[in-house]
Amino acid sequence: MEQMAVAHLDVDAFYVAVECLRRPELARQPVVIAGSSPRAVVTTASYAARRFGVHSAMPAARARRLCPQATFIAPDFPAYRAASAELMAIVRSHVEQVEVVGLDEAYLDLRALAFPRAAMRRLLADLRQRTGLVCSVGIAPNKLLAKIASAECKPAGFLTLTRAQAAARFAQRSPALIPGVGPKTTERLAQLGIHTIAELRAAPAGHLQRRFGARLGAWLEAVAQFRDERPLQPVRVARSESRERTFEQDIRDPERLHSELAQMCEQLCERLVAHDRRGRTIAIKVRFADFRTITRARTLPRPTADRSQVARVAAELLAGEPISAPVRLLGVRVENFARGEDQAQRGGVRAQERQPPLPLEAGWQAQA
DNA sequence: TCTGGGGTCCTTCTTCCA
DNA sequence: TCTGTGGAAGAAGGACCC
Repeated sequence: MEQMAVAHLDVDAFYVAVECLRRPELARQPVVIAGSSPRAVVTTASYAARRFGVHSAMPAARARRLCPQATFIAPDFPAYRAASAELMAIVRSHVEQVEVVGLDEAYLDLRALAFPRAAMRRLLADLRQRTGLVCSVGIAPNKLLAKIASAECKPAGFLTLTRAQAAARFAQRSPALIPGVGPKTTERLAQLGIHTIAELRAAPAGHLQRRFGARLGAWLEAVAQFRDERPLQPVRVARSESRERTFEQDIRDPERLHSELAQMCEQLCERLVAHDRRGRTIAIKVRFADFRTITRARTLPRPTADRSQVARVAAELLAGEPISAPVRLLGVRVENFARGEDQAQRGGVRAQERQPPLPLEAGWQAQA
């Protein structure tokens, strides 16, 4: 018998919910969280707005056309971070091992609980009472299935799924149901005649690996059977930090581009210093008016968070690139973080930090 | 219709070196 | 001296997620 080892907890329309706590008159109304610039996109939409076809990542201008009666609110990330911190503190008071994923969701290790379902019901009630936030919960033998379950039962849902139940329930659903299978992979699968999870599951052994490569192929074979042995990661290690900006109007003037880049380097280094992070690789990103995007990077002998050094390298990378078209986005990133004093001397940080093969070779077993 | 910002991880290619 | 090979590291691009 499979052990129901993991819960995935997800706040329903989190940013909208936080705004509704401040403005209760917005409850159940169409609400869209989006910036005000002409190139802004929708961050979150309330369920009432979603009924008009509004969804995340849609250009805000289009959302306004689809749902002109909606209340549009600019995102207030400090408020969302504060609400998230309060929420996660309550979650941790109920469950010891918690992996926080973004501001509004988390995986919970249920293995130490005698009655996991009852414990999750108590947690949901507590969260609702103390924060006013409504969550959905999926309970399953592994992270993959717990996440699918919580997405399936939204909003205000509660769903427990075994692998066998999932295989039956989702047999005719698109492989896109699986987190990690995006539009490109779905399209490639369709070209192979695979349109459902049942068809993905029935693919002959080795077929997917030949078509998608060893890693992605093996992963697809596993997730088609809802197998996933990734462990919970209560502590997540940051690998990079970046700052980027889409301009309201495209920029062609190199001087202005350099000035924007210098500002971003300054902001980025402030954050790096605040987080006590230093990185060896400095990269810039340039997106042109036609959406063509390039990245250019340079790796230094020693990690840095020094403003003038990061700005100088970033400026050199930008200067080395012919600006053949107007630029709509410019960004800078520092990665390859040092993790301890010896790291810089030894080099090879990247290989040492590389994670074990994803996603199915870790030792954490969902079986009882 | 015209595509944000901040991330992680993967694949492929190139270069360097033994 | 030349050629081949394989691993490590870095660069670049892409897919995906919240």
